[in-house]
Amino acid sequence: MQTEAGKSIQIGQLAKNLGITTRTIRYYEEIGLMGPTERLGGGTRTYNRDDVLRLKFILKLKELGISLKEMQELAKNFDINEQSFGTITPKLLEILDTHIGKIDQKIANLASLRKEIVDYRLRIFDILQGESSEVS
Amino acid sequence: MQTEAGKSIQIGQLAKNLGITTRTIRYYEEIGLMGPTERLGGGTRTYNRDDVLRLKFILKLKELGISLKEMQELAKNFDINEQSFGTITPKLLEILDTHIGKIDQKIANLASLRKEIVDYRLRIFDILQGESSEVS
DNA sequence: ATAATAGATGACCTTTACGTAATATTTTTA
DNA sequence: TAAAAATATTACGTAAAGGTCATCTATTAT
Repeated sequence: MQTEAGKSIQIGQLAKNLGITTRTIRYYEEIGLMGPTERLGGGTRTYNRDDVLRLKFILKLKELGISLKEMQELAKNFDINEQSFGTITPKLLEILDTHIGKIDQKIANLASLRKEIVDYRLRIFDILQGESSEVS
Repeated sequence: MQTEAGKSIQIGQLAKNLGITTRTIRYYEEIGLMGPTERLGGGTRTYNRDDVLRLKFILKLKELGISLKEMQELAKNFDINEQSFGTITPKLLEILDTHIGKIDQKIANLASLRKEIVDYRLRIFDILQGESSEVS
């Protein structure tokens, strides 16, 4: 435990905080999404505020359905051009836009399919009603 | 080749028509989504109009992001209660609704994230502008 | 000091939705 | 009818995103 202000945090605590497993965090480092963090003397990983933010960002993107591979693309564009926020942002926007497009498309399809099915069910319902009452 | 009207079709042609592979069709049969179709003398599968419609339906659901497992759930509810359209339809609607809900959520998140990022980029842009012109 | 945790590493396992041979028949075309 | 193309079956391979040991070392609690 650190004596000073809780600047850095260990992997177990971090995982617990974010509701994921340590394996996941190490995996993200393994595939280069997290970049090597600092270690304690014995080799124990420590995560500072920036590391935590980065991980949170990854989780946020993941939640939105962006694959780890796509994030690596982002990271690539980010790493090659270190300080170019002007470069990573458009790339991110591009990926996001692509996703939004796909999702909008899906929504439209879903809405349409749902309508079809509701109509279908109504027709069947009507037919069954007609059969049992035999009015017309 | 059949002498009568092109009632049934073989797997290769069907795959070509739908832009998928024969493997995919056989796989759907393998996991029970397609149910065994009729065969020619030698064992060659043939697909009639209903089979084709069923496959198209599967592809449509898949396109909407519904997993094959979820479709199996649907099929289960369908098979247990053979003629109960009244049973399968609500189940399908339920699955669709769940999907729509998730997708709506994602859209909202994406929209929000995109806004954040656009704003972020604007701020950076402004700062860079401010630095170079040094007006105020 | 010593047991009990927590963390590190390495390696094999899992699921989904097929891809890709390999081999044997069948069907179609020449 | 012989050669070519399509099918069937079996079975192993693949990518994604971690899960699950097993073994070791480091840290923490008693």
